[in-house]
Amino acid sequence: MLTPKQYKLLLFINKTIKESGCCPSFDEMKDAVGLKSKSGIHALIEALVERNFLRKLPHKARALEVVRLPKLKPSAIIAEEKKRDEALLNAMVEIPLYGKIAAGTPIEAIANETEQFSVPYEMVRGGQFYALTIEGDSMVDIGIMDGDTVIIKKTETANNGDIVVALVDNCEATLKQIKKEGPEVLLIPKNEAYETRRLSASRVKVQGVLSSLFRTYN
Amino acid sequence: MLTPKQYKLLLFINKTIKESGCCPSFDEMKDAVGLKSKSGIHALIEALVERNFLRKLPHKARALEVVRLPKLKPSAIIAEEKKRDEALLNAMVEIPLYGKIAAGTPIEAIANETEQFSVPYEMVRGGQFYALTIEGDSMVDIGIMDGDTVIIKKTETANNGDIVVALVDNCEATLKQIKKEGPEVLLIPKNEAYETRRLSASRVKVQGVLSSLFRTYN
DNA sequence: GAAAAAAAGAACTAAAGTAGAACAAATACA
DNA sequence: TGTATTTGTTCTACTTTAGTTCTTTTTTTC
Repeated sequence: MLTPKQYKLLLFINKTIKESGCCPSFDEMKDAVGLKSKSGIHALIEALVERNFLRKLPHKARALEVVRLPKLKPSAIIAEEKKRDEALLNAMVEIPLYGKIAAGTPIEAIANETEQFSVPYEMVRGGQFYALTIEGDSMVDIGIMDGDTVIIKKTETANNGDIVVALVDNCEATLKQIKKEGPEVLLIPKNEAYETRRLSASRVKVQGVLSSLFRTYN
Repeated sequence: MLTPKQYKLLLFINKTIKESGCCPSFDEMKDAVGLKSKSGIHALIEALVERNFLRKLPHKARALEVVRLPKLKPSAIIAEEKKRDEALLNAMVEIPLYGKIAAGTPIEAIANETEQFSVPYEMVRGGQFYALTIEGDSMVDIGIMDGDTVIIKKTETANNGDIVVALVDNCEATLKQIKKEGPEVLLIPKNEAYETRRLSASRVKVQGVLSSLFRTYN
């Protein structure tokens, strides 16, 4: 069919003829489509003539005629389809469910699991997310219970106080509150029965921050 | 009959021309049909030209024309659409969000609120459900925190030990664990700071049982 | 597990777009 | 009529974008 420039020029010619009754000059056209030289207009017009969208009288000034225009779908229909597609997109997305956390396996190691977890799109907008199943009771004081599913937003940085997935020594992943103290990092459980761990920052890698939580009863 | 890729590409070309007025480039096409190289597009287009679905000006850029569209969809496409439709159906449903619980208002009284809460379909299969926002800390020991959203399955009966929405004296709704003791009913909070209430069964109406829980951080 | 088909990738060629200048034809008008 | 002006055409040179062709790799299929 047409290239974008050709289409733009064709529309301009058509519009000008319709509105003012006469054909635009090459200079007007070059301004309209944003060129600095009218040689380009000449080439575009030749292409449009070849494709039978324009007819012209050679060596006549302002002697172009629009033969036809590409027939477009009504924009209302396009908008409707777009809206429907968006609604579809917004509905649900699947994120990988990487397995259990607070056990001694790094997340990367089980990243090949194929299980998926469905979440509303709004919950995982703007970022990469994954799901984990909570194992253990080290965070019960803030309502994160054994068996809960948490949605984690992938990131390697976290703010003080965030609940993060922390990988320690490249082998053990846990969900804890993080606090940075100079060269050290505190991993704080939310259960009085557990103790805060103080580690050198180099041993701890953040793999994501807690974004939301799901629980199913029965 | 067209192959799925051919079909998909033909529809994309048609859609692009109809919507934007100009023909897509090979690179745009390869993205649209999910190929990483445009050599594949070339092969597909040759096949479509040969089968007389497309016409092209050879060695011209963006110079394709759709001759006709197939009336039959490749079965692979049909299957794909079916799967997508199913996924969509299973995707999400909206349930009414009736407001806050553990405050003194019965749920029925605010049932006319229009707010909706989206949940994965699997979570609300087989029954009528509604959502509530938790207010207060009477259930923190089992991880139900202030601000959490709980999904309640509508029912008027509950088993001993269920977490239920209980309407007391037709005016106060709370989320508590229920236990029946002969003519009486126990409403048990899950926080040592609160006391269990013992009421005659006639004063307590079950309005649903806890089905799942959502929480969002940040 | 080999043959066939599909896809990826690189290399190459062609076309489109950009710009500037020179020039020629048409038009305007003194 | 002749000349100035407008307008369109042609040319060159270059950059970017697009299409083609080939080989290699991967995937599918039997």
